[in-house]
Amino acid sequence: MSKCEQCIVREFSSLKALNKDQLVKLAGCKTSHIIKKGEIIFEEGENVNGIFCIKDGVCKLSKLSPNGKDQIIKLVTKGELLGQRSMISDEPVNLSAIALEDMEVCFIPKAEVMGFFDKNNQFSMNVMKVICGDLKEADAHMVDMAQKTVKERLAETLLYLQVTFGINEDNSLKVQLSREELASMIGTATESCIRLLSDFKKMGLIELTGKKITLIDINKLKRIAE
Amino acid sequence: MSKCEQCIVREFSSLKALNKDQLVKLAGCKTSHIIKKGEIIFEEGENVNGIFCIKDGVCKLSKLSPNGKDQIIKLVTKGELLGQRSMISDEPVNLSAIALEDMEVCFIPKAEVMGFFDKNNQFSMNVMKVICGDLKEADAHMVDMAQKTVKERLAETLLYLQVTFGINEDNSLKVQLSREELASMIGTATESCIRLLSDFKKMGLIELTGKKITLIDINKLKRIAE
DNA sequence: ATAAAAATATGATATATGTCATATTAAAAC
DNA sequence: GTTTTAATATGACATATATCATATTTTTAT
Repeated sequence: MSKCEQCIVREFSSLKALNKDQLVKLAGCKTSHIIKKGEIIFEEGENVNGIFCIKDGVCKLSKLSPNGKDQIIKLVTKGELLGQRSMISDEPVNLSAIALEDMEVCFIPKAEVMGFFDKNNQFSMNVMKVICGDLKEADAHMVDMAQKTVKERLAETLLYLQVTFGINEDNSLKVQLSREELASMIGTATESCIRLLSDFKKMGLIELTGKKITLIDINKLKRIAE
Repeated sequence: MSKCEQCIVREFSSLKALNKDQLVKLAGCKTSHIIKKGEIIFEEGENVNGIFCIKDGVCKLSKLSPNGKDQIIKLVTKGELLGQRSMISDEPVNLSAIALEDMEVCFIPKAEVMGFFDKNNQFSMNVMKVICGDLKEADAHMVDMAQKTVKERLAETLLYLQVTFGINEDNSLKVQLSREELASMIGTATESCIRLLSDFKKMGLIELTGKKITLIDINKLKRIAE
């Protein structure tokens, strides 16, 4: 059982507000988990009864549309907490979380977290700010979905992936998404996504090497994304 | 200066957690305002420095897209609070609020509300739950935008308007939206919206009398909306 | 290593939706 | 009441995107 006190990613989450005593207590009740790429952390409709603190790796949060297609709402990575919304609302989770790469996560039971809400105002405030940030992001994302073309959204998403998750030594995007997943992020058909990627390649904006995507002409991509 | 203690709509908002003393203090620092249909309560990018409590009327929350079109994110009505997100994030508001009908609102300065956060955990929790609800709604809305057709979204929106804001004695929708506003809610061109309304009318799903819209075949509308 | 399966790519085509033009109706101004 | 303006409606057309079919490449299983 590793100590939360020494956990670096804690500093990047709302948990940074906890004091020493609270961290020791936290370490005593949390459970650590290794999650393999492709594995499900939780699924839409499930009762999670706690939150996950992501120590390493990236996962996708997705929601099933009535038409049977999955829509990726958000990617979440180390330092972020998972399942806060449903815990606070006291409802089943509204999204599924699936690992995009091998992950390390800790699970903190609901009772523990709710205790922090009562005793630590700064922690409450931190959580609130994160959720408010998510809400602002969701609003902006919604406008994009409603008003932008698929091409604009693809350019925007590629830039987002680079800025948020960085690049490998060969300059390719660090997060590896299948074409289907990328399509599901921008809200389009897989074929349309593939076709536009090919177009971008022909225009010299990106390079495609197998699954790897490398952004070449960032400025032009920005102009397309608006 | 009316007393918050006796205000009925308070009971429907997060403010219901306040005790007598807090309500008296609140009444002393809030300001009441009459806002005429079409008037702006606040605009995207503005610093609001407080929250609005809606006593009566409905307003739209909208966001300007880079392409110059307005997207309506949400309609808000009596009993709800406005501007919580930006106050908590300590940022300018990310949405504009414009009255759809004559409104009565009270403005509560930031300092006052932040004090409640500190001293009243139930109030904090209420606010958090509201924002979590908004976030869940926003996620669902986003999936709709990405995956549903305009026709499905129109049917869904008409049903939403009826369920949420009710009908007049003649069964027509109570909230009066222009075709442009309706289009801006479902994220489409005004002409497309008008065309689909005409289609719905021809199919006997709705009735159009001037600006008034009356839902006729609810079940079929539900089936279209999925 | 070879076969089977899955992912990626591309073509052909259908369809939904946006855009521009113009008519009609309703609302506002005078 | 008449004129002016704005909102609603409809037509014609362009275009983005989805869908279905099929080829090619990559990954997985045997």
